[in-house]
Amino acid sequence: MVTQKDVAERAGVSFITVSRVVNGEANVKEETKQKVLQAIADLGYAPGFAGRALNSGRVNTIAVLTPIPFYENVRSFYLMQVLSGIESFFREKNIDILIGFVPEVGMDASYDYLRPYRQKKVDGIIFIGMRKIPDSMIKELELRRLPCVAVGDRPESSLVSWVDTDNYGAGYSTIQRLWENGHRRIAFCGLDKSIYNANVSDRERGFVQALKDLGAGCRPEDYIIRTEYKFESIERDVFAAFSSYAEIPTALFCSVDSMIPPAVSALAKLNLSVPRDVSAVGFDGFINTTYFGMDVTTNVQPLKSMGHAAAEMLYSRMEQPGLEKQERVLPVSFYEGKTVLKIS
Amino acid sequence: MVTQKDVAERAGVSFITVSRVVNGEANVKEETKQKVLQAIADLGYAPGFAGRALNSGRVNTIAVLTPIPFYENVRSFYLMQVLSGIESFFREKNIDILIGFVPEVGMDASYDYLRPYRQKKVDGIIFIGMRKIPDSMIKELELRRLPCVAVGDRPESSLVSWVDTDNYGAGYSTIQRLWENGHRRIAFCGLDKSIYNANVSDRERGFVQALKDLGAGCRPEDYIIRTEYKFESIERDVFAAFSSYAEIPTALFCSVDSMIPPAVSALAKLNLSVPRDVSAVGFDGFINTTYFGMDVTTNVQPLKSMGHAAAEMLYSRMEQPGLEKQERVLPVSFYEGKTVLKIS
DNA sequence: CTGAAAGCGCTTACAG
DNA sequence: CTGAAAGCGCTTACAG
Repeated sequence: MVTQKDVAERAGVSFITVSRVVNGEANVKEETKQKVLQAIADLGYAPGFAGRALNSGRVNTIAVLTPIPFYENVRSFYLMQVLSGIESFFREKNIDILIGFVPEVGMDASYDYLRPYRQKKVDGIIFIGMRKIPDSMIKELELRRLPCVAVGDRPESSLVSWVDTDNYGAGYSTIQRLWENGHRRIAFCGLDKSIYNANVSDRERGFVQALKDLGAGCRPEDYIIRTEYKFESIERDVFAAFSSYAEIPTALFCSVDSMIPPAVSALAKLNLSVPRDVSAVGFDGFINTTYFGMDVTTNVQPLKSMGHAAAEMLYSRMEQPGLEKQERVLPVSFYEGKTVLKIS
Repeated sequence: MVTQKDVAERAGVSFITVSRVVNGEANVKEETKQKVLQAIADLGYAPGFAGRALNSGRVNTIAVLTPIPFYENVRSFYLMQVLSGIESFFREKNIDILIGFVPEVGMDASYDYLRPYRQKKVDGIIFIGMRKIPDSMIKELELRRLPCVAVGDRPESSLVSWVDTDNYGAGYSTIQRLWENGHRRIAFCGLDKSIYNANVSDRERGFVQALKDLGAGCRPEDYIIRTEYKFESIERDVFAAFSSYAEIPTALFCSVDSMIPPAVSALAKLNLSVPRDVSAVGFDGFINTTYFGMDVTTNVQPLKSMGHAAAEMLYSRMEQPGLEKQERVLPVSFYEGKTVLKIS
């Protein structure tokens, strides 16, 4: 490895002068500077980061941690979108990104997923899609005083900043829109209670509250379909629900876009077509739904912005260690596709 | 930050003994060891990696570099699948992964994407989906003697190992299978020549050669549809091609799975249904094609295995710097979906 | 404007 | 079995 010492020798100065040139300090004679720069170019010198890190206590690397298995189609989309916002922010700052998998509460943690953070390999952490941060982790983070930010959830720890979207509000306004389009019986495709997903349950709360506020004649709770993240399960549960209703709902609000294809398939088995017989609205907007064979009306999460915001928040805490926890809610936007019909 | 010195003080030994315990060296009295371990636990000490890196010259981090924009749906799937294979290998070795974006030849490189590698922030590099590695980069890599492996392409540099799949072979055998199922007129949906994609062009070569070897009556080249990666373009180009054929092909081989929905849509406009009128085969197998609304017959790339193999190859070169370039071709597997019919 | 010294946290010989 | 010394590549005061 080429070091400052090698450069110094070649340029005929001391290594400390080399350090000055490398760091762009002002107090170096122009002539000396040129000699050093020439030597750097000749030798292809680049400052090793370890020496610098040892002095500054900073490594200019952050970690992006997630419990999302990288091979999982839909969730890794989410991950990558957020990551792209993070990357665009940190690229400018010359800060690198370490990506790592962390188990969630309840997952088997057979390896030491905290090692990189203990070792001071990163200056901060962004969690993506972490539904619950394990206590042991929180304790470690506090001990090391590592700044961290969570994306897509709202951890209670006084140490973890977060960015999230307004899932409740978007759930609520989706129902308002359907209502304005004449829909009165609306079903909601949510998740089993055993699956903890704060986002989906917030969307569900919005659904329930909006229908109550609008004075729907029915109990919204009776129109909640509880299922799990699997094509076959969703298809089966939507089929079962729509088979059981005395009156078929005119609209179906899917809490996650990827529920739409299995739901459509289930409805087709009942000779119900989307949107002719049943309007459909989704949520998330990060799958290219043209692959679904239809232009789906949905709520779009501002994932890239969330990533960018998280990066910004993390960075500010890296720069000012005293800064307290920040919270930020970003609005969801509505995409008008072709799966909702106005009825009378 | 808690250091070995702090631990030493508390345990009443020298910091060098602490180092011994931390590194699991044998020559430490059991009693001393226990005292040190206790002090480590009390203080929550963990060895900082920078000091170690400075000594060993290794940072236990590798970089995964890709020109694939993180927000791009289909290609980031590919990326994540390969990444998951890489991660599973390196996790066991306690090696972390830095993820970074690199411009390809022809892309605008307005920032210094090589910085982390110059700085000796990583011990090796895996390129994913890099169609052409810029010369300037190759030069840097040679200079730093950074081991590297490319996934999904076959760079000529004598320095870059690679793992790839047998695209030509899979293209060839796909045609053989269709032929066995009675198909004689087969179209291929490929890419414009201006889009350099070695994988797709290998698949195309397999298509052409197989038809020639099988003694097809027509010129296979006349049945190649050239398009680009965009729903609307694919739809338009497939429509145009199928409108122009004197006799409609009985099968369509799409060089990439994501071409299937737009192709199906184009055929539908000609009143042709898949698979009733036209059989369809895809390539890649990493999109969950149930979202396409059909169970697509396709060639499945072993992405996770490719990632794992790349990691293995990189690691071996990290351990033995003298090791020369390795090359590895993994087989593609065939998935029997429901989009190919046997005809007579 | 330039250099000698000390130190960041660790490991690797070398003594004892 | 344990410690004092030197050094990894760099930066940060301090002298001159």
